[in-house]
Amino acid sequence: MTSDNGSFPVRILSPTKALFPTHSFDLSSTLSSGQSFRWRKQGKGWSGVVGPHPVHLSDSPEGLVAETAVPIGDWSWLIRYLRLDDDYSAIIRSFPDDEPMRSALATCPGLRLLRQPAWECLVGFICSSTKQIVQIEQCLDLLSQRYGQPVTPFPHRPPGMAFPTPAALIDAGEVGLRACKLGFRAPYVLAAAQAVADQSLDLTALEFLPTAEAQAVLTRLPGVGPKIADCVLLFAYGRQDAFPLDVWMLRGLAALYFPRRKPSLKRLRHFADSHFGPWAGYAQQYIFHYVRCHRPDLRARALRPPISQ
DNA sequence: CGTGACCCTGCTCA
DNA sequence: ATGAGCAGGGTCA
Repeated sequence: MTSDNGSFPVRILSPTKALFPTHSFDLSSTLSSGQSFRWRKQGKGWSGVVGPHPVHLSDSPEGLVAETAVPIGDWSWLIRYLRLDDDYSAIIRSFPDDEPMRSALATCPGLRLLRQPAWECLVGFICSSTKQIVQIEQCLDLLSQRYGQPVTPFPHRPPGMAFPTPAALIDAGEVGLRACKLGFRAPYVLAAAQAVADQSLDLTALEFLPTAEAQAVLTRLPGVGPKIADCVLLFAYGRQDAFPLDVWMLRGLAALYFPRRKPSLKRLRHFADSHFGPWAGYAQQYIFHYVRCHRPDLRARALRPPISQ
């Protein structure tokens, strides 16, 4: 049986299981490329919670298989989250044809962008500042375990947790948030929760603002600068003109595209905004993943001057 | 524009 | 093997 969920054909395998035919979706690189922090490898696949839905994703010869704990009639929420309705081959073709881009494409084919719920994405990236990905994951696990609502569990498994609401994090208070290892980010998350709760920040309304204006709204929040705002705009709102520049990307762009010179921050910013075409945000994810996973020589520690014997 | 402080912890190297 | 010491997908003052 096939059902039409928006613009992507789904094959319903059972009331709780569906197949999404695609041969160009790599779960591992997508779910561990540092755009989302709540997916965990489980057996041959990946487990996570999308909004209120616990999901297990795995590969099959025919495409992506998704399984949930309760019968699902309409899978459009997952299609949206996984951006399955993107024209992937057109996106890839739009990338600039240069050596770094070719290398990045060759090393992680099937890397995809996600479209995450804005609130969860915002909190995730507020937590990300000066932290390593494993640490961010740990923070978000603690937050969800302690302050999220349990979602219907898979049989014989502990319940997954929905991401905590702003109200739940306000209840947690700064002390509760610090206990989740947020450190100096705790008051930042609290302020964001309060802004959403008292409606001085309307995350839904950002959808309709030009990227620059949406960025201005987000950076008004304490603890949210241009980098974190760009992450939220790209990973939750799909803004392709949001190109987060973090230390990895700065080192990566400099090494890959300006090997001789030492480009200024301003130069790199301009390059990032002008070089990568209509799907720049997507291209960014390829460069980032490539630099992080395949260029250990560009790690900060590797860049320290070698100690002489 | 540059610089340090901010919480905390995993990683690295002695 | 064990423990300092350091730096980590930033932001603010």
